[in-house]
Amino acid sequence: MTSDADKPFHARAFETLTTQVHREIERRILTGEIKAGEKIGEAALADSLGVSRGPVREAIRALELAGLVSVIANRGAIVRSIGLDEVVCLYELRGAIFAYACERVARRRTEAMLATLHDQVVGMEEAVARDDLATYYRLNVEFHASLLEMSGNARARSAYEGVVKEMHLFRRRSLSKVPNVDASLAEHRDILDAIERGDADAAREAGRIHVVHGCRRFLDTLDEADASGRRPTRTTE
Amino acid sequence: MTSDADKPFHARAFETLTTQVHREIERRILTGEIKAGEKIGEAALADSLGVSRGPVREAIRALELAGLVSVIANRGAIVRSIGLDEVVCLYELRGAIFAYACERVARRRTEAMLATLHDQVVGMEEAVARDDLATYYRLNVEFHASLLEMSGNARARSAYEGVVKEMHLFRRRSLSKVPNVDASLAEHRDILDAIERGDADAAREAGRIHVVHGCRRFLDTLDEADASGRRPTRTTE
DNA sequence: CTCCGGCAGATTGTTGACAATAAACTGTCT
DNA sequence: AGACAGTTTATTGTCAACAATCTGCCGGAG
Repeated sequence: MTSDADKPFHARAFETLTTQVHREIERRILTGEIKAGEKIGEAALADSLGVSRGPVREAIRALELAGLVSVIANRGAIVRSIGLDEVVCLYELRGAIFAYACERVARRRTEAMLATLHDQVVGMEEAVARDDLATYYRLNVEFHASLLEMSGNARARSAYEGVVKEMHLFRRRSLSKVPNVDASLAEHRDILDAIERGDADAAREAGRIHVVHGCRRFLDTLDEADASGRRPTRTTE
Repeated sequence: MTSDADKPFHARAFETLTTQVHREIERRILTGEIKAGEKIGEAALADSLGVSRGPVREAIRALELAGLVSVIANRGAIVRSIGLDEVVCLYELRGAIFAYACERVARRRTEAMLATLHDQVVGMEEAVARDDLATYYRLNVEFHASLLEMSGNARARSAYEGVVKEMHLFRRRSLSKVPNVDASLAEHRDILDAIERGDADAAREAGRIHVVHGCRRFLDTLDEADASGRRPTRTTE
């Protein structure tokens, strides 16, 4: 593991080894460096990171609670693999939380918030107009994160982030390949409009609709890929 | 800690020490045996449970992720104490998840589900009619748990349970002292009706309203207590 | 009298070794 | 040959010791 000396010093000593190991394993899982279903040996990982098994154990337990790995007592841990039905469940749960966040922002909005959200929405529209998908994706993530942040409900925010991370376990066919970007842009506008009006009910509904449609678009890309030959490997758990 | 021999044997060896310790500490926290803000020393707890510090550490880390304790690196863990604003946040998040669960049950309902829910609702009404509050509370918890279970979204269920547990950290004035039980009963009816009709939108809205009103009722009891002299100790975090 | 630096005690973070459990292998018997 | 029992090996669960960090106290300087 990286020594303390080669990190920015404001990060030193505030982080425990467990935290660093946790982040590192999480990174490897989310980037696909460790593939779904793969076994995670404590000793091997500890060696590979240059630490002892203690911190690795704690990190693995934490990742289990986050839903990223599943561990069976006395038999070790494997990277969790989730099926299509589970992704849909996660999508829906995420939608429920997101809709609530939109509602809260509509109630708590300040000028600064509206300015930030406005910039993000406009930025996405412009990015799409010039076919700059990378920027669009970045702003899209930022937009959702901003809303959760602005909701002022820290627990909702962390729950949301946990669900999003868990969704990344589904990584045949990228989650970031979204079709029908125009519809998505319009929905962002709807959310922003409702929030600007301070219409909490409309904001909640717009947020809900956005994720419901997002899920549908996501499923459509799967069907397309299905039809075009490379069918996703069904995980029959 | 209790030895393996004095547990029902189907539980033996499927549980690790960490799991048992986790449950025990959680119990002590939720029952108020360890009060909010109290320090949790690893060594002391390990001694008290007859295990070494390893399992205790892992359990504490898990409880931190559940939001029941907060730990600062190198300084130990304390039972988290949450303020009124945080309880409201938790209530709202719980409401968002619950509303979604109601929606899903409305879509997936079977005869068996409807029968169970119907029995629970009727049971609550009868219990209230004969002033049997204990039964009412039990059925009330069961009713909500059933809905989450029937939603078929395991992640939503565990998220819901986590939020509910966290709410128990707020334990000045019991959470189970609910006024205006009649309104609550009527809302349960609304939820059940919508689910029976298969009206997903109505079910979601009924579920949302139920928790929103529940939160309001909860706040009312606090105001009452406030007015009647014993004001809750404001946690100024 | 207050503030600062440093020492002592206690608590946490980390490690390596030991015990217990599950998987893999081998040899035997039918 | 196939199946089963006993053994071997690898991996996890637990423990106790070691190192690092923090808290509280004490004394001295300003």
